Amino acid sequence: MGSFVDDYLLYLLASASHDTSAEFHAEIKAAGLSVAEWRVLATLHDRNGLSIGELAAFTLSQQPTLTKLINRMERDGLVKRIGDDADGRKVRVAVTERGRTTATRFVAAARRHEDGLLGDYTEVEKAQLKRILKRLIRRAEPPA
Amino acid sequence: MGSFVDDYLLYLLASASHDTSAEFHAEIKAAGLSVAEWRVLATLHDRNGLSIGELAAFTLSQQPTLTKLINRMERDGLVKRIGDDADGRKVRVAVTERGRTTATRFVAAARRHEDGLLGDYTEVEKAQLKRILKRLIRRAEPPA
DNA sequence: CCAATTTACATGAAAAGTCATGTAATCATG
DNA sequence: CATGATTACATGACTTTTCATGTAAATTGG
Repeated sequence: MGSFVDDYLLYLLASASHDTSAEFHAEIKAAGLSVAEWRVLATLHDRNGLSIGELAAFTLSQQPTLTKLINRMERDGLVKRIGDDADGRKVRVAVTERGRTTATRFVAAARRHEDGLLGDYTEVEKAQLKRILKRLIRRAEPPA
Repeated sequence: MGSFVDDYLLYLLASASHDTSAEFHAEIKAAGLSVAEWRVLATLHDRNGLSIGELAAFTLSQQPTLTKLINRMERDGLVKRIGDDADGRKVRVAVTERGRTTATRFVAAARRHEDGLLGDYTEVEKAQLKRILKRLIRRAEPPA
């Protein structure tokens, strides 16, 4: 019983991501936001005005998925499209006033959730955890 | 720029999972299997005969999603449904011969991929990585 | 035991995601 | 500086997922 999957790195990562996110994702959905929308808002919170393609990469989704998500978010007044002056093909996405408010609110909630989740961890352990994840990401990320 | 998301645990976990899985998932899809199907086969490799509900939990998906996935996999001859003698509501899922062959083949491929991914890691580091992930999972998992 | 509740899975309509491809703008080269 | 290639996003047909709910089999309590 249970020899492969239980110690398979990709499964441990997927499980860890899934399980640790569950609570917070429920909180987001209860507020009428989808996880994908939250990811866009969180990304734009740090980097407002990213292009569709850049946003797709940051939110771990594909370009057509993101185009359609942005359509919905634009319709709902969370973001707006802005043409790029330098490159006519690019479409930059910026939060609206409402989008910024929502983003700020949930970034704060996310920080609180993370604090709760890592309540048992020492500062050293938290740093170690994140360092280890960043190493994995660097190792696996497409060669930019 | 980049203050929140870049150090946000849930994003690091999602990114790590996404990025480390990308290569192997491409391999799976190239062989005509979906990621969801692979997860089912990998789980049944360890625990053949799980119920629909148990499989949904292991594969991090929802019950209706899994019911429909199993429909397709049954149609494609990878798994079969078996009624539970003790509990008439339960449906157990078992691999077919073809399913087992496929599972075995990709479990081997997954092990190779993991070895490649962690090629730079010492045994101690690998153990540490997995220990840390399991701790997170234990911490976050629904209280069983 | 039997009604009320709960549990396990299925199902149908709607939403979201995916794949292939289209269009338009930019880039590279001769 | 024109043309062929490439890049960025949009779009449409199709597949998969989701949410709410249905059905049937256990379980629970009176």
